[in-house]
Amino acid sequence: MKNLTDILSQRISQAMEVATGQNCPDAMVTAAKDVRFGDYQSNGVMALAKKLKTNPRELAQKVIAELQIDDICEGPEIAGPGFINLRLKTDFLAKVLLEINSDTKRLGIEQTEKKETVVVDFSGPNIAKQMHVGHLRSTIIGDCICRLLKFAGHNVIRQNHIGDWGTSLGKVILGLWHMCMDEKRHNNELYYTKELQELKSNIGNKEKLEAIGKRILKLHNEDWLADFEGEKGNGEIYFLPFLKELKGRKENKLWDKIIILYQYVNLLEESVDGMNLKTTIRKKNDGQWEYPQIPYESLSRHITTMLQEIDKIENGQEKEAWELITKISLKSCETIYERLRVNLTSKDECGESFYRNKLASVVEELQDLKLAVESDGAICVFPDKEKFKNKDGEPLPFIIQKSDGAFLYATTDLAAIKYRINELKAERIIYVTDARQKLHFEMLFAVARKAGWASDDIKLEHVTFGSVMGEDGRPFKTRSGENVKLAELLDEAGGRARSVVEEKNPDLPAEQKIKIANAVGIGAIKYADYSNNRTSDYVFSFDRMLAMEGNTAPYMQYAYARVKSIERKAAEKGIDFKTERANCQLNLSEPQELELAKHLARYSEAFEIASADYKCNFITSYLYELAQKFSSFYNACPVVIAEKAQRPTRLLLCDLTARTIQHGLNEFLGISVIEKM
RNA sequence: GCGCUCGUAGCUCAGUCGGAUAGAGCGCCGGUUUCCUAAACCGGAGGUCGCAGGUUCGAAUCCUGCCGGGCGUACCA
Repeated sequence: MKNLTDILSQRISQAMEVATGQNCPDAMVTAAKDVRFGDYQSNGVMALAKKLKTNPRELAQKVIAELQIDDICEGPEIAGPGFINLRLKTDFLAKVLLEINSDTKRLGIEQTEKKETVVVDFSGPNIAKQMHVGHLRSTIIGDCICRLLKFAGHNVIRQNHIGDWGTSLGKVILGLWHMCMDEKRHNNELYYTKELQELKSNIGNKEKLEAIGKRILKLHNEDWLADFEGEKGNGEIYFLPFLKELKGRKENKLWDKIIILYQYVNLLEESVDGMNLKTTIRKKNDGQWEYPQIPYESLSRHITTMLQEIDKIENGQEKEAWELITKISLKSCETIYERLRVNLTSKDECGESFYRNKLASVVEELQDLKLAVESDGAICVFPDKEKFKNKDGEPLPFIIQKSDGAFLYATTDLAAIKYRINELKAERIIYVTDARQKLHFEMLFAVARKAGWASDDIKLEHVTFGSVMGEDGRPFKTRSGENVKLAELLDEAGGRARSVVEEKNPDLPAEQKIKIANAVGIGAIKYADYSNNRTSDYVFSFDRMLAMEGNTAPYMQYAYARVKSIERKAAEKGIDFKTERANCQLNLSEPQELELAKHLARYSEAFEIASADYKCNFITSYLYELAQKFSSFYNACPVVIAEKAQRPTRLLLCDLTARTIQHGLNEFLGISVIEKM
C-alpha cells in the first residue's frame, strides 16, 4: 500500500493541476512540523505560486476548491503564506492501521517499481590486521544499506573487498618466516616478541636501534642460508614443511601470533630504515637465479613483489603462507561479523587477490585507449586536468602502475568495476568508505566513464561517513595510541550490559542474562553509530550508548520488552489477547492512542527517506519517536485492566508497536530484541 | 596554495534538500509508584544556528567574503 504522504501528495497535486493547468506540480507533503498545524502539511502551493507569479494564498484557495479529500481528512485549512494543513480523520487512520497490521511481512512498506542489481562494496578489512574500530562504520553501515535495498526489492550483491594482496601481506609472510626460524632453529624462545619489546622501548634511540638491527640481520642471514636443499633460499628444510605443519594448528592461537609478528616486522623495518643494512634475496631472471643485495627495510616489499607473481611455481613458499594467513584471518573477521549480526560470509568475499590476473590488462587497455601515459616512471591516467590538481596546481594523476611495476588499489578498483558491471551485471555500485577517500573515488569513477567501462546509465556512488572520535574529541584510540580492537570493544559493551542486567534483574537464569547482555551491548554500539548522521564524526561513549534515557538501543529494547511483559500478564489473567486483537475494531479515543496510531502509520515514510539517501539515522529517529510515544501511551493507558471497549484496541497498538520496533531493529539494523530485560 | 567538509542549547547530536514560534537526549530545577518492568513518565529553564553581506513572500538550509576546526592533494589503502 502507498504511504500517507504519497496518497495526500497525489490528491493535492491533482487539485493543483486542475486549478492551474500545470503538469504534475509537486505538492511537497510532509508530516506537520507542529501538532497545531494538524498531521500533515503541504508546502507546494507557495512554490507553484512563485513560479506562476501569483498570490500564494489565493492559489491555495483555488486548490482547496478542487481538492477531494474528505474521505481522508477534516476540511483542509490554509495557513500563513499558503500552507495547506491536513488533519486525518480518525476512522481513516483506523482503516490504514488495520491494513498495516494485517501486512505482517512488510508493515505497509511497498516494493520498488524499478528493481536494480546493486553491488555494495563494504567492510573490506585488511587480512594482516585485526579488525579495529576503523572498520566498524563501513561494516555496519554497508550492512544496513544492503538490508534496506534488499527489502525495497533490489537484487543486492554484497562484496567484501578484502585487502589480501597488499604490502602488509608481505610483512606477515616475513613474520611467519621469523616464527618458523624461532621454532625450528632457536628453541621456540619467541625471540621476535623480545625484539619487538626492545625495539619499542628504544624508539628514537638511533644507536641502540642500529645495534639491535644488526643483531637481528646477522641471525636472519644465517637462518636464511641454512634453509635450502638444492637451490639456495628455497625453504625446503624449514619454511615449507613448517607452513604445512601450521595448517593443523589451532587457528585463534595462531592468529594471535600473527598479530605480533606483523607488528614485529613493521617496527623492525621502520627502525632500520636508512641504516644501510643489506640482506640477500633470490630472484629469477630469464630462468636463472640471481642473488642481489637489497636494503633490509625493503625485504617485505620484495616479498610483496613475489606475491604478485604467486602463481609461478618458484613462489610456492609465498603462496602457501598467503593461503594460510588468509584463511586464519578471515575466520577471525567472520567471528566479528557474526557477533555484529552483519550478513557477510565467505560467499561475499571478493578481495584484491581475486583481481590479480586482471590488472595487467586494465593498464594495457587504458594505454590502448590513449588514456594512460607514462609520467615520472609511473603509468597514469589524467582524468580531468582542470578538476584534479596537485599542490603545485599541476594535473593530478590517477596512478595505475608504479614505477617498480607494481599495481595499486586504483588498478584493482578499476578491474573490480569492470567485473561488477560485466560479470555481476551491476546497474548501481555503492562504495561504503570513509570520506577521506572521496578524491580517489571521484577519479576512479571519472576514469571508468572515460574508458567507457561504466556507461552513463550505471550509477556509481561513494557513500561516505565520518570518523569515530574519543571523548577527548580526537580520533578514537587506546591510551597507548593504538587502534581499538573491535573484538575488545564488543567484549566491553557486553560486559557493561551484563552488569546492568545483574543489577536490575538478578533472578534471571545465567544463560538468559548472557543473551540479554549481548543483545543490549552490541545493539548499543551499532545503534549509537546508526543514530548519528552518517556523514558527521561522532563521539564514542559507552555511558551514553548504554543509557536507558534517550535515543539508544536499550531504550528501544525496553519498550519492546514492556509489550511482551503486558502479554505475559494478560495471559496470566486468562485473557485470550490474540483473539481479541484479531477481531479488533479500532476505537482510538485517548490522545496517546491517537499519537501512537498516527506514528505507526508512518513507518514506510521513514523507510523511504532512509533508503533514498542511505540515511540509517532516519530509521533510528523513527523508532525512537515510536518508543517515546509508546512509553507515553503505556503510562497513560492501562492495557490489561482496560475496559472491554478499549482493551482490544490497546492490545493491537501494543502488538503493532512491538512488531514495528522488532522489524526496524532486526530487519534493517541487525539489532536483536529481547523478551525480558 | 587549491579542493572537500564541518561550525546549531553547558555537553552529545537531529533538522526529510527554501517553509510557520529551530528540535531531541544528557546535565540542571520541579513533579509522578497500593496499577501491565520507575531501566519509565509529566512539566520547566536554557539558542543572535561561527561572523558579515546578498538572493526572496520566507534562509540553520542557497550564493559571496571572512574567522575557526578536520580531511585530502604522484607512486599507502
